[in-house]
Amino acid sequence: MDEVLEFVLAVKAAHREINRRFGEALKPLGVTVVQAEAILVLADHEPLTLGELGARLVAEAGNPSRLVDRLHAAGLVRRRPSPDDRRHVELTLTPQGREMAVRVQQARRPLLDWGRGLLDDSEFVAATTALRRVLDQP
Amino acid sequence: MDEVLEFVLAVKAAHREINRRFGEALKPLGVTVVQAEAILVLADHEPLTLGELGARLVAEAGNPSRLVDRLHAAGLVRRRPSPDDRRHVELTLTPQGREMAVRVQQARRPLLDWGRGLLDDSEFVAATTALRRVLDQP
DNA sequence: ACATTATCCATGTCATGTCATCGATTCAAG
DNA sequence: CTTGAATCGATGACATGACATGGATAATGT
Repeated sequence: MDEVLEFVLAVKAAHREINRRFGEALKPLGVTVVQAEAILVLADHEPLTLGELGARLVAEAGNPSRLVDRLHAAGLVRRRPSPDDRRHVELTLTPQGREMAVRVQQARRPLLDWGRGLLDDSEFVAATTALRRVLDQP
Repeated sequence: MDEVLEFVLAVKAAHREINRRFGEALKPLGVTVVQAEAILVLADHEPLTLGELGARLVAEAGNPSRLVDRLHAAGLVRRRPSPDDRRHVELTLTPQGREMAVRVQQARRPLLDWGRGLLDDSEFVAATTALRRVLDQP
């Protein structure tokens, strides 16, 4: 078969498998993969506006207002209109959100260790470089 | 940052970019990426039952009955209960479905050529092998 | 100052991905 | 042969990804 097609299908399959594994590990915490990602981004960079959060998420689905809705409903994120520009919504983690960030990192650690066994460092670099080349291209 | 995490994020980002590009190319045909994939699988292997189609799709979402619903509604796929086992649904392409398969392949060709310019053959093999290793692992 | 534009976000729509459940059908144990 | 287990597919529920629209707010041009 076409090597490009093989590559594309492999990307798709790997993505699904990765999401499945991470989702499983996060299920006890009651958050999805994307929600966990947003929590970690906020933990590192809060306060962020909705747009800034969307730009930092690999999955920037237009704007993540519904994603944040759920985090807010779960008591993990606080949202308030920015005093400087009332179009902006300023997001910060609640104490429960910060605790969740810690638990997400703990839940994720075994998976990252698992992943480390998959490839050598040089293979990781090569694969990551190859994948990134997809993004830079016109 | 952690090289595993970098790899995971690169997989996600590449997947999104690939889907975006293929989706754009397919939009004039009125089918989505997943629908096009199903059409091509059927073109190569019909007749298939729903379960068999699901197993061949990289995106085997449980069972693809809703996906097939839309293909049927679009007049691209015919479904009928299997005479051997009436639990099974036998899927075949309609003439329009077969024509769509050809158009999908045509629409996809420029993208595959584009992809070929991204990496050398050896890089493709290396990246694909690395991605597949994610799947085999326990 | 006013009118036009642009930005940010909320929200609606549609298609998926994931999980769970259920009815119909077939298979298997006895 | 009959009863219970397994299989297949339909369907509902929820979260996301992609796209579009609209309202509130701010910035810009005149």
